[in-house]
Amino acid sequence: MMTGTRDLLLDLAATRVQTRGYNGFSFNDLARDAGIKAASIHYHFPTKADLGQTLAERYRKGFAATIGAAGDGTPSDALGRFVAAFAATLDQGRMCLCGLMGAEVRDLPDSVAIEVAAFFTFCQQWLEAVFTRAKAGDAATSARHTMAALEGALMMAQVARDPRIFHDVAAEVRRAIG
Amino acid sequence: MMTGTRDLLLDLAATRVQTRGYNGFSFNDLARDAGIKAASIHYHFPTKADLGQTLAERYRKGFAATIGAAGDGTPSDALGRFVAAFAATLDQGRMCLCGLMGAEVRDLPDSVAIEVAAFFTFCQQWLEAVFTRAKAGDAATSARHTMAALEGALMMAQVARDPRIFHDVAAEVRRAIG
DNA sequence: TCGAATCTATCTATTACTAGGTAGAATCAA
DNA sequence: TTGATTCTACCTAGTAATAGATAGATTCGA
Repeated sequence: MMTGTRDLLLDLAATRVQTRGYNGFSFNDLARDAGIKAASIHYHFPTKADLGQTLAERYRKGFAATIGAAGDGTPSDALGRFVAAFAATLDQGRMCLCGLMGAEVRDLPDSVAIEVAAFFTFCQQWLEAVFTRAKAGDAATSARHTMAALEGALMMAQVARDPRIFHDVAAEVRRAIG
Repeated sequence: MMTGTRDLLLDLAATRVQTRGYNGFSFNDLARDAGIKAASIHYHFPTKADLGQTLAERYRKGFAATIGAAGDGTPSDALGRFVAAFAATLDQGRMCLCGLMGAEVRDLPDSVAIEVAAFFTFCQQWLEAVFTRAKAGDAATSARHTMAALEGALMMAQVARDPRIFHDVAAEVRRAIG
């Protein structure tokens, strides 16, 4: 109720991107989902790049809100929240929005690519803070390794249509902090 | 010389897919690369799905040839060869062909998706054999974790335009086997 | 002369995007 | 309070460009 068409479009576009990718959906697809005409989408988002950029920015902020502060709880708790956020995405049958767009990065408008990169920079810093607190090996390396494993596992689970592939890797990732 | 147009198309298409993805290139792009007309590509590959399927199959076989048998050398050697194959891809400024297509999997023709899945099945079995020999924890889990980290790191390095992200993770991955 | 390989020309569908218009709500000056 | 104006959110109808694909003619080497 009163959600507003703009937010509805953002929600529907996020679903599209997280399953088909930026190049895998059109304004026509989105219009059909939303029950309006394709041309009307341009009223809310002048270009597809504007939509993609807004999508990536919103995703980063939503993700940040979901996982909370890197300093909240024990390092193990924090890492658990991070992994859980990825698991929740998988449970919805989706890929990480920025993970999927990240794969397409060379084919993305610059404005979108920049916003995708910002998501990974945010995650790197967040995880680095957690691993620094945990004092377990090199924090920057652990952060990169964790992020890479989660993104890769999400993709592999999608290809094999088997969520257990992700959950198996996720359990291993959590083991990095006792 | 004498490479044959078909192989040339395969080489050029592989480059396209590994940078832009399956949905990120057209027969027109490919025709321009090869110096022939777009319609002529259909002589060699009736449909784009045929091309994509052939590409993924060829990639798996080439990858298998590059890394050799899982039983060759010490487990550490074998893992080193596996990681080196990914590093070589990165050095060419490319993504893993099946990693990129894997991200797009829901938007791929079935025949292509099946071949992409076969690549991951092959890698899983190969790595599992290596970790089984190394007797380091659960082999299946280690194999999944290794593969996920390498694929994710390749993507992240591409997004950040910083190969060190991959090499950092790669070093960590190799550490799994002394 | 046969057939492999490539061409020209065309098709249908779809892409992102634009132009111009409209119903209705909100705003605001007299 | 009224009437003029402007804004919001959508519409129809189109653009040029591109997509993958096809039919049939042409070229050319063995």
